[in-house]
Amino acid sequence: MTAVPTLGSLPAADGAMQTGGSRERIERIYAVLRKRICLLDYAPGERLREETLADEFDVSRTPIRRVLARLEDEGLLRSVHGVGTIVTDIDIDALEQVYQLRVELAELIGKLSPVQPDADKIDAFRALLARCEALVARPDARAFAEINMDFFHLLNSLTANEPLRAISELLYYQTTRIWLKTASRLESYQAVLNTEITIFHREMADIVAAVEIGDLEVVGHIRRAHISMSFLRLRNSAHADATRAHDAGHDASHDD
Amino acid sequence: MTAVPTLGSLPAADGAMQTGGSRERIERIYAVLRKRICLLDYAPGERLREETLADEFDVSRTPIRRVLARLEDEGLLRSVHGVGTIVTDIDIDALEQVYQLRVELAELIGKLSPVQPDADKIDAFRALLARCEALVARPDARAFAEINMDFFHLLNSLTANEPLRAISELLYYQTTRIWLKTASRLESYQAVLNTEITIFHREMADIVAAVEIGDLEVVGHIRRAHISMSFLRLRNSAHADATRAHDAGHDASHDD
DNA sequence: GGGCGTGATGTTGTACACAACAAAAGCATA
DNA sequence: TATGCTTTTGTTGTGTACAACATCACGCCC
Repeated sequence: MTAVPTLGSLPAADGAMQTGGSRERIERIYAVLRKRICLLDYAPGERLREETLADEFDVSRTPIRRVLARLEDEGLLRSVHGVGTIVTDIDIDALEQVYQLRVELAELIGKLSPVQPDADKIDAFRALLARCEALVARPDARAFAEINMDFFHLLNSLTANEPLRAISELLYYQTTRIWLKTASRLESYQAVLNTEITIFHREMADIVAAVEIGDLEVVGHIRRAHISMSFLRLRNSAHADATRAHDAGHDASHDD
Repeated sequence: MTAVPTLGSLPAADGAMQTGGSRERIERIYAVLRKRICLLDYAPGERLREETLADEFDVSRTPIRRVLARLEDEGLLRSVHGVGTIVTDIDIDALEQVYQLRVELAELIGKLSPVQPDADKIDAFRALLARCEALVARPDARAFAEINMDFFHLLNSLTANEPLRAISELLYYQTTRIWLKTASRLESYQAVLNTEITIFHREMADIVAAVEIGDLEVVGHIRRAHISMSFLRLRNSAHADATRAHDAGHDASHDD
């Protein structure tokens, strides 16, 4: 999996335009790679080659390495001398601590410097809700992940506390891959996807309602429950699936 | 201020030993520079030259740039093309949001995966308390800052939640310089230092007592109050000093 | 004397060649 | 065939020359 079909919903700047100074360029490459990792365009364990990336973005290895270093500091990559730059693997149990922290921070977004959403922002919430409704009609894992990501950013913009936003984002990107990865390995993949989208849609509707009223503290509470339960559902599914596979292994032992 | 007299309490590895692989080396340089920034060996606004640092650590600019990039991502530096790498300036008001967040995280340390301190750890707390008592007898701003730093790390080790530790550390290093910087400009520098050390010692004794009992939730509460009030005292001092200087300016206007 | 352009100087950003390192392939031997 | 050594290949880490950029000093013109 080296060729990546779509660059996601990148903010234009395609073709040869590539506007701006070196900092913007690096920021752009960073955002692209981060999104690819979190959407599993780059699978956990996959090896990225600096020179390949350099060719794709039409720069030398140097700025690419600048980006990879940051992604490594943030825990999404790991460079090994003589081997390659590897997308970090993740497992649901190791991420429990991150989820515990995310749960607490979600509540803080409603408490620390909350900003009352204006009309435009409320419209953005409604638009996202509409996208989610379309998703319920035609479930798709990748689209689900993207809506989830956009929703996160929108919610994150409800606090004016910059450090809180930055850290929430950091932790979000550390955890969000786990859903796509775990779900895709599940036996009951389609069923889990459907129920998860349905639940997500309902919770999203609740949150949008709270946003419309302007009670950001309630938003925080709902979201806290949302994140916490989402994690628990996923872990239960994963463990149930694992034991089921293990039991089945007694009859016909050809796992792996 | 380019020559730095002491490297702080670095873990030896001096002379020509410089053990280990490239990752350890980078980590070491990172820790040294971060400490220098936070102890104001590098003052806010000061310009660092990559080549100078490269010479000092006996490497080329490349690994130095790797370290500077991380410090820039963490908000302690800012590299400007054609100008230099500048230590970020800070002001007490801009850091209020970070303090608000630190206050919340301090409480979380007692709640999320708390680890009961063993005998060694309790001894470490007592040793630090002893150092603090010596400090009360002979006040010194830099020694105060160093004890404060060691105390932070010790407290941070009371949770097993790795992400929480990492983020707390990040925010701590973003804020800790402000005390030394602000206090050093105060008219009543010595008096403020003395009272601050006295207060710090008392709070430290309270926390150590709570640690000895093993009630980490109480530790969190005390520390929450500690951080919050420390910030308020500092801000009040700074503002009072500013208005006093401003008023004095009416009589003899020769500030700056 | 003041304003402005122009070159000199200094610094970070980039590109590239090479060193260091790891892993796989080839190969001889028991 | 299995095993251990050597060679080969591939990748990241480092060093260094140069480009891009900002700033300052100098001198020219008004």
